[in-house]
Parts: sequence; structure tokens; C-alpha cells
Amino acid sequence: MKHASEDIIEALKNARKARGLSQRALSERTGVPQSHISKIEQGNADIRLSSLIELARALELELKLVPRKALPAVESVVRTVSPPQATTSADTSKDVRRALDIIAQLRSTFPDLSGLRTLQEGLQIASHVKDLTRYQEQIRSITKPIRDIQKQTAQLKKRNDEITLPASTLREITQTADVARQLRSHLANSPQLTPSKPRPAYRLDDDDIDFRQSGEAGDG
Amino acid sequence: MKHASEDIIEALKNARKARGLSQRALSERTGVPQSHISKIEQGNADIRLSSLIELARALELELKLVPRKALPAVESVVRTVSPPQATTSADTSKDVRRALDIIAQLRSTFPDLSGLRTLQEGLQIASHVKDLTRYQEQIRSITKPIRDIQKQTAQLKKRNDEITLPASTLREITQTADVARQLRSHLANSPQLTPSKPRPAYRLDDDDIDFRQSGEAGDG
DNA sequence: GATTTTGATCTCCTTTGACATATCGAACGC
DNA sequence: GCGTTCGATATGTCAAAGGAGATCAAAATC
Repeated sequence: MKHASEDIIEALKNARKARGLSQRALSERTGVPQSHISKIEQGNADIRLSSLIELARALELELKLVPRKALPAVESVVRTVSPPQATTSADTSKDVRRALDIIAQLRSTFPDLSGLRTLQEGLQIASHVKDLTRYQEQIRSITKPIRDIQKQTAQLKKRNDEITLPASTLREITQTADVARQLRSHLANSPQLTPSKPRPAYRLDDDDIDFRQSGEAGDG
Repeated sequence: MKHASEDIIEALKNARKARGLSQRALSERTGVPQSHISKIEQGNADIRLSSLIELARALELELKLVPRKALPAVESVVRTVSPPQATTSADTSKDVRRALDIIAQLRSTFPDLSGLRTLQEGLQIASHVKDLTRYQEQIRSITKPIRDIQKQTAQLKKRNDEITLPASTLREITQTADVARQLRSHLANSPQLTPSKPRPAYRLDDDDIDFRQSGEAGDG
């Protein structure tokens, strides 16, 4: 249905996840059925004000009507007071591992997508870095699209025999690959990389990649 | 029905009035029937998110989900960016005159309510002050309850023959009377009072009161 | 590999918002 | 007085939310 409410709904969803709550957990706190929460987060329900407030309160959020004029200032304040989020480095590592699994699947389905390999390279290097705190944002911007793509293909798999990727998805892969390339060069210069335990000539795993600033020059 | 949505609804209502829009005018802009807007502002409708956003946008407001932690900061910012409101002194004078009319009615119905006399005194003094800008807030906090009380009694009048005031209303009158007393003492010291045209020994109108710090001491 | 968790989806039924339309009393202006 | 505007209400219709289930596939966990 997609209302103009997207932002609010998105914020609600993010808040729930940020607090580590499942839909069912939130359902128990609020009395709102899980099925309904799902519909809401999907954007398939035009929720009532009382319900919205109820959900928001359970997530320690308050609904505010702010003058359009004051919006930028308010957003800035919110960003300052409650920083982007405290994702732990451990969470990020988990994300990386999960994304690598997904990429492995995807690569077997789409062997000819070079972008996937670039993504894999970037993430594999990242998976060997102990503290990913500094790279959280970059990594998230890689892992998130990957999960999205997987969901897409999963849906396609259910219906069709033939799996095809829409142009938009291909473009997303390309863009994300750029981020992965950036990440790789950042990490290559990182003091964090040399450490851990000595690895035989940088050969890491079975399918692992040599990540010393390997040429591949072109960046776009 | 009274949901926790009160604040939002109140803000919406205030925003409409601040922009000088009638319910019908807002209705035309948004397509939402006036009858519905009335119900909403009355608190008798649990509005849907899409409708709320629509109304808000028409009033140049944006709905925001802000972390409870950031609330004070946000409220402060909003106050700074969009100042309290520009009620004109003329509007205030009008409010005062209207409230005086209402009090006259109320006093004839409830001759034994001394609080009403205190209110009348304060407002009558105010009605002779040219520029009420400095006292807008105080005056509003007097006139608003008066109008509310009138609405209550008006409703009672429709049903019953006997008109009685609930204890809560009596308490409201007492509290408001305190504000009126404050206002009177403020105005008594105001340079604005002496002015206008010479009045015969401060006898103003037919039912007017001598407002040089007149005793009347007792408050109960 | 087996089990639990999670989120999406469906059904059945009740409640209620949204809209249209009309009326009402109070207040204001002419 | 007379017409207008304002906000509050009433009635009837329709679509969608709310609520209580249950089911299911994919993920996460062990």
C-alpha cells in the first residue's frame, strides 16, 4: 500500500531491531498481535494513532509533531543525543560471516557475476580483522544489500524455475562492489591486518584471496 | 475516548489555529471532512497514521519518532526555531471582552460564586489596557477556562433543568481566580493603566469595579 | 541434523475510522 | 433583524484496522 508513513514505520522497525526485540517479543509487550506487527512493518497496514503510540512507547520512542521549519535542527539533535546506534564489533563480525555464507550461495547460482567476487574479497579480508568498529558503517552498507538480494532471489526461487536478476539488482551489486573495493584498500593499510597469527603467504582459507593491494586498478 | 494521543491532537489543533485556519478551511485543503476534523480535535476519533500525516503536512508539520532520551532537547529546539506564537494584542482584547460577556452570564446563574467576581475584576482591568501583549499568556490562562466552563454549563442546560457544577469545575474557578488576582496586581503597577482618557474617579462602566489595590482580602 | 525462533501469511470475526450529508447553537458583521 | 461562519453532532455506508488464532519457510542455535 505504501503510505507517506514509510519513514515512521521504518524508524519503528529499526528501533525494534536496535533493541534486539523480535516481533513476538514486541507483541507481548504491547498486546499487538505479531501478525499485525508484521503487516505494519511490511507497510501493508495503515496503523491507528493509538497503536502507533503504543508501539513507540514500548520502544522508548515518542511521537512528535515538529514544524517543518524546525526539522533539520531536530534531526541533528536526535542524531547527536542518540548516536547512530551501538552495534558491537561482535555483531559486525557476525554480519560479515553471514554475508559470506550468502555470497557463497549466490556465487554458485550466478558464477558469472564478477561483482560478487569483489564483494567476497572485501568481506573475507574484513573477516580476519579483529576489531571492525571503525568499519561498521562501510560493512553494513555491503552486508545489507547482500541480504536484500538473497531475499529477492529466494522469493523468485519459490515461484519460477528460471532465476533472473532485475537490472536494478545488478546495479546494486556493482555499487556495493565499489564499497567493497574501498573497504579492501582501507583494510590493507590498517595496522589491524598484520596481526593474529602468521598465515602461510596470506593464503587464508580454501577459497580465500590474496589481499595485498592487488592491482585490479580500475575502480569504476 | 481519550487516548495517549492527546498531545499530538492538541499540537495539531494549535497549529491549525496558529495558522488562522478554520476547520472548514483545513477540510478544503486536505479533503478531510470538517465533521471528521471536529471529531479528531475533540479526541473522539483514533485517527489513522496516513490521515494524521496528511493533516500535519497541510499545517507544515512533520511527524517524527524521537527517542525518549532526546525529547527535552528536541522540544527545546522546536521552541527556539518556531517561537511561541504570534497572537495579536487585538485577539487578546477580543478574548477578554468575550470572556467578560460569559462571566456576566455565569454570575447571574451562580451569584454566590465569589471566584467569578475575582475573574471579572481582573479581566475588566485588562479590558482597559491598550496593549496586552505582555499579558497574553496570563490572560489566555484565564479566558480559556472560562470558555470551557461555559461550554459545560451550556451542555447541562440542554438536558437538565437544575444546573450544578462539579467539584472539578469549582476548583478550576478558584485556581483561575488566583491567576486573575496576579494579573490585577501586575496591571495595577503597569504604566499602561493611567492612560487612555480620564475616567470619573475610576468608575468605568455600569458594573465596573474600582481596581486600585482593592482589598477583598479573603480568597475562599 | 534436530530444534527453536523469527517473520510472513492466512482465516474468521468484531470494531471503528473515513466519508458524505445535514443540522444545531453561538458569535460576528452588516 | 438576517445571513454567514464556526465548531460540534447525528446518521448511514463502506472499507480497513484490530484481535486471536494457526501455519509455514527460512534462520539461528545447539
